Amino acid sequence: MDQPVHIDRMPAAFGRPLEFDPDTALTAAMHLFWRKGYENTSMLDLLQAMQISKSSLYQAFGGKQALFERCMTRYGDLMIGQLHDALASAPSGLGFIRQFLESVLDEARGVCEARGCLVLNTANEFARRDPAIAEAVAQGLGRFHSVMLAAVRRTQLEGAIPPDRDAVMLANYLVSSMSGLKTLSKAGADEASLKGTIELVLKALT
Amino acid sequence: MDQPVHIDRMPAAFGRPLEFDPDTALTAAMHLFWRKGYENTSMLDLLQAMQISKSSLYQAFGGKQALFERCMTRYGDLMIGQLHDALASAPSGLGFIRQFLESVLDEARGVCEARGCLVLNTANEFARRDPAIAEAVAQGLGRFHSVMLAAVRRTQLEGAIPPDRDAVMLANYLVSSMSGLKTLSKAGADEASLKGTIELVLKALT
DNA sequence: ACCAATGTGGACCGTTTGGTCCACTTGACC
DNA sequence: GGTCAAGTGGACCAAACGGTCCACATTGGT
Repeated sequence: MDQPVHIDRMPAAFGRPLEFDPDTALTAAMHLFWRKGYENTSMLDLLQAMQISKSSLYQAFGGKQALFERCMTRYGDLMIGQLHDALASAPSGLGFIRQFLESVLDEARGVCEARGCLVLNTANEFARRDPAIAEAVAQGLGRFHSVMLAAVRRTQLEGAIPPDRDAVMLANYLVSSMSGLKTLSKAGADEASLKGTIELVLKALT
Repeated sequence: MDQPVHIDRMPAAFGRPLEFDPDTALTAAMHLFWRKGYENTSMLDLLQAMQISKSSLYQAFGGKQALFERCMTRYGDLMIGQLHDALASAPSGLGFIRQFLESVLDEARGVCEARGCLVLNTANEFARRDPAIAEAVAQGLGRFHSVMLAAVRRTQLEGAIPPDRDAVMLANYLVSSMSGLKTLSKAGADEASLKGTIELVLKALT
């Protein structure tokens, strides 16, 4: 009946202090999972990237899958934070949307490696096999959707998208389009194809 | 220097005959990889699905990865054949394109399980890690692209897409859109969202 | 100085992984 | 019927997997 949930403990008042920063370690794990996927990331990979011992990992995070779920949440937090800021400081809603879609071009240009989006990667790897993972995916996707929804609504207020268009559907469409672009980028699509596709995606908004 | 390539041998003139149909076995393996992905499919899974012994698998297909590459080709052959036929018998190019996109709804309706597309799944699982796999993905994607290109050109001749639109880009766009829909379907999107997204995708064509 | 509490390193575990090997079977040909 | 090419089943393998355990280290409290 007792379940060993691995919630974050309060900073220990007694005993030996942690030798690592859980936040840093978690971020390192997140980047690994992001690059290599869940199954293809081994314990050894994790320990090396996080620079901690196996005991510490189990003690602090509970195991591979529990750690992964934490990484999903962390990923969402980071990404949604970034997107929120970008939207707030963007000159226009449409400009933000374009910038969002065009971020995929960095991968094609080789600026960074084509690792896609952790949430979408996970959706593809697990489909709906594991309920806990499926829930994490749904939640992550929902957060992306709400940022896109805000961007669409702002763009409507600014007049670049007709006010009678269904904003929720448009947000769905943007998430779907981004997903497609990420996959094609992983498949090795060249920059020109992606650019052309982005223009077509934007065309459907107005 | 001698590489043990596992090409299909001619039907053996001497010796004990095969106890299984290589074609049937290959198809069974393809469906397994399609559902579960490469890493998540074990040898045992394959042997059970293909109903052959480990020796036979290695003898006939050379190993897991070699078998997988054969499955990718087989998948392309089957799918492109189906799509080609569907395009040929479709009342209109646009009708075919709509039907193609709407095939994703079966997954959301639970008619079949959300296994996506083997080529896109593989692009997501491997990115460009393995050169041989990357090549197989590129080839598969190219074949899909050419079917879509034919559909777009036909639709242009029929007048439902303006003749001045870049057909190659539109085909890219369709592949990308399909990819996004498949991923969202895997993530558990409901039928209405997918339907709405499909309408938006179609809107960008005209 | 000692004790309680917590963290850490590394040995160890059983299972599963993909892959190899070989004795044996099976069938066609002479 | 003997011979030879080819296929098959199952034992076997080393490596890697995720996970557990415990002796020891390191701290604060008394």
